[in-house]
Amino acid sequence: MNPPTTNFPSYLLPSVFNPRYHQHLNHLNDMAFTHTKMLQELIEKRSIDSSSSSTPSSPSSSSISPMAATSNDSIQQKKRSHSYLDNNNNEEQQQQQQQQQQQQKPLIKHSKIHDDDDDDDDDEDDDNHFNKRSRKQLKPQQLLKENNQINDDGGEQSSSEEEIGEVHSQDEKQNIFSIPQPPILPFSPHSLPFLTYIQDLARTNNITSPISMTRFLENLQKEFFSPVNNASIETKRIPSSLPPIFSQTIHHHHPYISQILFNNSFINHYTPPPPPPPPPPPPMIHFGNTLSDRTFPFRLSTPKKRRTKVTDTRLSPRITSKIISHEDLIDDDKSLSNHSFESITQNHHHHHHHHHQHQQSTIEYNAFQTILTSLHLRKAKLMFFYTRYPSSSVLKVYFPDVRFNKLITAQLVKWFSNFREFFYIQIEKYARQYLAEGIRNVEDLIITTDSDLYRVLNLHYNRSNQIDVPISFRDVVQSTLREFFHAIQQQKDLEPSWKKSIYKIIQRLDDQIPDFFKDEHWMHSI
DNA sequence: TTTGCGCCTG
DNA sequence: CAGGCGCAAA
Repeated sequence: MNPPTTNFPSYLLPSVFNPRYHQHLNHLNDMAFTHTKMLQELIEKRSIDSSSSSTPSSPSSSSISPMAATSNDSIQQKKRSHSYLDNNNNEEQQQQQQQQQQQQKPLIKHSKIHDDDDDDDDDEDDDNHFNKRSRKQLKPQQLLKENNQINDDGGEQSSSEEEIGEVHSQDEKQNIFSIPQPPILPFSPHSLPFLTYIQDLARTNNITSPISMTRFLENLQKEFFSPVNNASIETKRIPSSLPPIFSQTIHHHHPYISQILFNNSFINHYTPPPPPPPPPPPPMIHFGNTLSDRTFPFRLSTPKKRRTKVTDTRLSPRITSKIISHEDLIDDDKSLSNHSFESITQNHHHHHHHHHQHQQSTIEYNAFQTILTSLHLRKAKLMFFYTRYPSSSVLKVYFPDVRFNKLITAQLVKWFSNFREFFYIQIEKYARQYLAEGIRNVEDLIITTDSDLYRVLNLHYNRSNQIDVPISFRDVVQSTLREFFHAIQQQKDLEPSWKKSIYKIIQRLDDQIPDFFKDEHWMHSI
C-alpha cells in the first residue's frame, strides 16, 4: 500500500471543472489564510507565555461543568392546523354546497365577510370543505412501495466518517527542518473580523498558562472544523505529505496547525491532491507534551452521544445525521463561543468578579452569531417579501452577522422552504375558494393590500406590521394566485406535480433585497 | 453515490 | 418551524 505520489485520483479531476469547486476553493482559501495567521500568533504567544510564566498552580481537575449554561430559549413553536380543502374531484357538488353556504363572499377585494378578525390563523376552515382528504396526492412513485429503507443507513455511515481525519503522521514532518518561514499570505479582508475575534478571545481570557492555551486551542480547533461549510469534504482528502516548507513552523505542534498550513499551500498552489491515504484519525491530540493536560478531562473521551435538543432552533437535514456521527465537530458549535471559554475561567476556581467582565466580552464575540435567533427569523420573514427563493450565497450576504456552516445554511434554507410552503398553501386555498365562488376569469382576481389573502400573508411574515411591504409582493401574490387559479381551473391539479411549473414561474419574480437588510442596526430595530 | 428539493408530519 | 423521507438531478 505504497501511496503513489504522482498520479492523483481520477475522481478528483472532474470536480475541478465544477464551478462550485472554485467557489469552494475560494472560501477555503480565505479560511486557511485566516486560520494560519491566527494560529501563528497563538503559537508565538504560547511559547512566550509558557516559557516565562511557570505552570499554573492549580490543576483544578475536577468538576468541570462542560456547558451547564445552555440556555434553552426555544423559539415559540406555534402549531397550526393547516386544513386543506381539496375539492377537485366533484366540482359540481362542491360548488353547489359551497355556494349555498358561503355565497356571500363577493369579490377578491374586500372580502372580509369573515365574521371574525381575530382568527387569522385558522380561518382556513371557514368554508366547509367536506372533502378535505389528506393532502397527500398519491404520487406515482408510491406504487413502488417503501419497504426498503433498511439499506439506507448502511451506506451513510460508511461514506463520510473522517471529516477531520487527516491529522496523522506528524513524524514525517518532524524529520524535516531548515525552512525559514511560512509564506506571507495575502490577507483576506472579510476574514478580518474573525481574526480580531480570536485575538480578543485569547487576550481577554488571559491565555497565559499552558493549560488554558491548550484548551483554548482545542476549542478553537473544534470551532474551525465544525463550520467548514462544504469545505470539509475536500479537506479530508488532503494527504499527509506535507511540503517541507512548512515543516519548521509546525513541527512538534498540534496536528491541526500543520493541517491548516498545508491547506494553505494546497490552495495557493493549486496542487493536485495526492491520493487520500486512509488516516486513522486521532481526532484531537494534546498540544504539547510538557503540559499537564493529561489530567484535564476536557473532552478527550466524550462518549459521543448525539444531542437531543439544542438550545433553540436547530435543524438537520439528512446530512446532519452524518455530521452528527462525528458530533464533536459540531457538537458545541452553537455554544462554543459562549460557554466554553467561560468554563475555562471557571475551572480555575476563579469565580471572581472578573466573571462579569468575561460575560461582557462574550457578548462582543457574539458579533459572530453561531446560532440563528428569533431576530434572524423575523428578518428572514421580511426578506421573504422580496425573495421567495434566495440562494445560499444571497443568504450569506444578507446575514453578515452569522457565521455560516452547513447547519446554519440548511436551517435558513429550510426556513424559506417553510415560508414558501405556507405561502403556496394559502394561495392555493384562496384560489380554490375563489373558483368555488364562481369566478371565471383570472383577470377578475385582483389582489390589493386589503385582500384577505394579502392580509393573511402579511400577518404571518410581518406580525408586528411595522415594516414596509414592497408593492412588488402584492404583484407576486396576485400572479401566484392567478397561476393557481388557472391551473386548478384546468384540472391541472390532478396531475402528479402540477405545482412545479407554478413554482418555476414564481421563482422568476424574486426581487432584489434592499441593502438595509444587511445593516445589523436595522435588524435590531425590528 | 451524493446533494437538493418537495411533501408530509408533529 | 423542524424532522424525516423519497425522488431525482448532478
